[in-house]
Amino acid sequence: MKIYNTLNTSEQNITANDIGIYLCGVTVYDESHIGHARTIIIFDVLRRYLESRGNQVKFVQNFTDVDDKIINKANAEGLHPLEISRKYIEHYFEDFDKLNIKRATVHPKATEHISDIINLIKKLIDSGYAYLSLNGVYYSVSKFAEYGKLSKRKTEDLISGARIAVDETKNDALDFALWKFSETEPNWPSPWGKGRPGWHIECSAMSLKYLGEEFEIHGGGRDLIFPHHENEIAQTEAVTKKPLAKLWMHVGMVTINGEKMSKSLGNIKSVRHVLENWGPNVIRLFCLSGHYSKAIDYAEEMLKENLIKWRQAETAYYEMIMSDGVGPIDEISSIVSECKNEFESALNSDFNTSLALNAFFKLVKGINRIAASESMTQSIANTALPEFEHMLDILGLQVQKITEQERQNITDMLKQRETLRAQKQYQEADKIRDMISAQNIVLLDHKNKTIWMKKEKIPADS
RNA sequence: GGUGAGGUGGCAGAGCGGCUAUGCGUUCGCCUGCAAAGCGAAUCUAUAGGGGUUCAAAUCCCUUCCUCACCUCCA
Repeated sequence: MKIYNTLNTSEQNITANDIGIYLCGVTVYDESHIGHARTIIIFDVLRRYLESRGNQVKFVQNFTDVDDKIINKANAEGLHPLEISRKYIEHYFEDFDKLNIKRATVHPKATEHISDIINLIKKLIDSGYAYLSLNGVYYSVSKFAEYGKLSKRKTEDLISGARIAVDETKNDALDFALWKFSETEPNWPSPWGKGRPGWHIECSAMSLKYLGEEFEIHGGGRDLIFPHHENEIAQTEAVTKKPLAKLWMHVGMVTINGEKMSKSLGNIKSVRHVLENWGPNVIRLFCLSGHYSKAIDYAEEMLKENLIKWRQAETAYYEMIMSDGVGPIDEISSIVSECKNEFESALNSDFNTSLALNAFFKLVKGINRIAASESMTQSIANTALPEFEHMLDILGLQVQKITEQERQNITDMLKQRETLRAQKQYQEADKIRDMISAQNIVLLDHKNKTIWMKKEKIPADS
């Protein structure tokens, strides 16, 4: 499997069996939005895919739970900063569990790793990469010769293009804070004085702790390349003298009307809000619909398109599980193997989920075409269903499960309806159909049987 | 100003030297007692503009224009 590495600007093979992945998570001061969701969904599918190939994946995703924005919000709401972060971590899990994101192996928080952070800063000071100043401890960018290697920036360009006022307490305009002195909470004692960690250092400390000095994949949104990931490299590699991660993978932005979706622009669509209207499967499909490295534009129209596709996938599923009889499987066998190959080779070539989705829906179409021609059998279903479910699982999509009680209940009603239809008592038969559909069950009449489908309730679909 | 990524049919989105995906949409059918769902066919020959290289270019080179992202917190 090959993935584009931001560091070498070329595709790189993933050969290891044990794969450590560090994904930069969210700063918990507000609701997560679709932009966060896209990055997290991409990495969720990547992880699922690697696991399905038999790789041992250790997935680490942090929460930044100490930060100026959290403190500002806390002040504005009259709460303790840690109450703010705790609240939004809870919301995070509520939302992303609904989105069917697998929990990371570890979800470390900055505030729970203060001693690891302090130890790392100590090492940086001891080795001359960091210095004590009036407002805190700073990293000396000029000491790290390779600074800029990830974002392809030259330090001269950075200085000339700097948009912020130079802080006179720093030795150099590019130096960044490892530890910020603060007398107010949240703060922790340190050898240099009370304060809190800078933003970047937590990821260095926590990736070192959980994944070691060198691991396979480090990722996040494109907007993290500079300065966040550049600074992580500077911090970690100054100490370890080894490449932090073998591969850097960055996910494109979600835009809305062509502009980046971000809290500071105030144009966000929260995961919570979009989930309420469209449900998890449509969101996942939407976020996977383009190549991960490119921007995607949020539009209701696109969600609608993915909703239609999702309905087709659901139909295919029910056609299979409601099938019976035996028959030849040659046609479906070749469709299945073709789609399986396309699906895998799409993901293997720089994780092209757009093409993988094409392969998945080709399978869906194949199944529905057979069903529409009244030739679906259990033999066919047995051939196609395992691969269908395998893809569904990698994509993290979930069809509604039928309970035994529902099965019994619907089967009984269907029998009555069949009797009435046979007697051409259509009005009575339709009443039963209405009762069934009130339970969110859709009927599909075939020539010799009726199948029923428990489709996902999606408010936007009405 | 610097750096990076892009500009493909009505929309989305692959392809990244030859065989001109795919999906959605639209139109017309089929199926049905009627629906719903689904299926089929048709439709659209697109590759920002201008040069070039080549027998052959969305695909390579040059150039112009445009968009977005990053250079401040950001997934």
